[in-house]
Amino acid sequence: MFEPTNSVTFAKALADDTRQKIMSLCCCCWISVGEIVDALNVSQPTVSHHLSLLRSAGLVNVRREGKQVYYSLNQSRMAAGCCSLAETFAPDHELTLVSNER
Amino acid sequence: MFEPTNSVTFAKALADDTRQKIMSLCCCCWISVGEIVDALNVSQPTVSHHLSLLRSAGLVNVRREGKQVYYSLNQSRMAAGCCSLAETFAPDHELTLVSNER
DNA sequence: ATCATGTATAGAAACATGTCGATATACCAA
DNA sequence: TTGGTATATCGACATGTTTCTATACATGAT
Repeated sequence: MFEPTNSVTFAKALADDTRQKIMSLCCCCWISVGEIVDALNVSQPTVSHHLSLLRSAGLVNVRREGKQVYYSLNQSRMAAGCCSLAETFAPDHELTLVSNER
Repeated sequence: MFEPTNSVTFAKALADDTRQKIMSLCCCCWISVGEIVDALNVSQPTVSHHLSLLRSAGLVNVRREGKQVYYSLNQSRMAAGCCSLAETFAPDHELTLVSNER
């Protein structure tokens, strides 16, 4: 359905502090852009920019509800990306992935 | 002994194509700087620069042997970094790490 | 000590990224 | 339709990153 995110793109998406903060905020829930802006000390366009990048990397789910747009982190993609990195760069370690999602 | 690499530093270290190629080359063996240069289409200083960055991130082991300097990827650090990212950003997935190292 | 070889560092240029204010777009309410 | 609010995009600017050439440093051989 979606192409798997390549490992450089994946790493680039994680390679910024503001972005990791945004990812934490939307990791386990749906959160609107405005709520993210309120939680961080950056402008709304900056947040939108980072969300756009995360969208391109396929790392967030998006849902519009009226005027607001809600984002949530795509944990499956995250887990897959981490596993893929580990398989490539730590092949002597075994990483077993168990999904606890409903 | 070493501080754990923080997750932004870790991601930044992986966020470049040349660096990932270098990491692949030294993932499972000791390889000299010259051999890395020969394997890639970049200058020797560029390779040294990337190795320096990987060193700062604690992701490579270094050993000098005569005039040559050998590098190998620190797979434990890699595995730990990947696990840490997964725990933070995919908490609903369970990532079990099994070391197969001798 | 001098020289050749391998690697690291310095400095500069090109390019990419993060941030912002201004503005466009989307949606809802009146 | 008009106005207000939420988000996205645009353009500019500052900062960071990647790469190079030139050069310094380290090692071993002569």
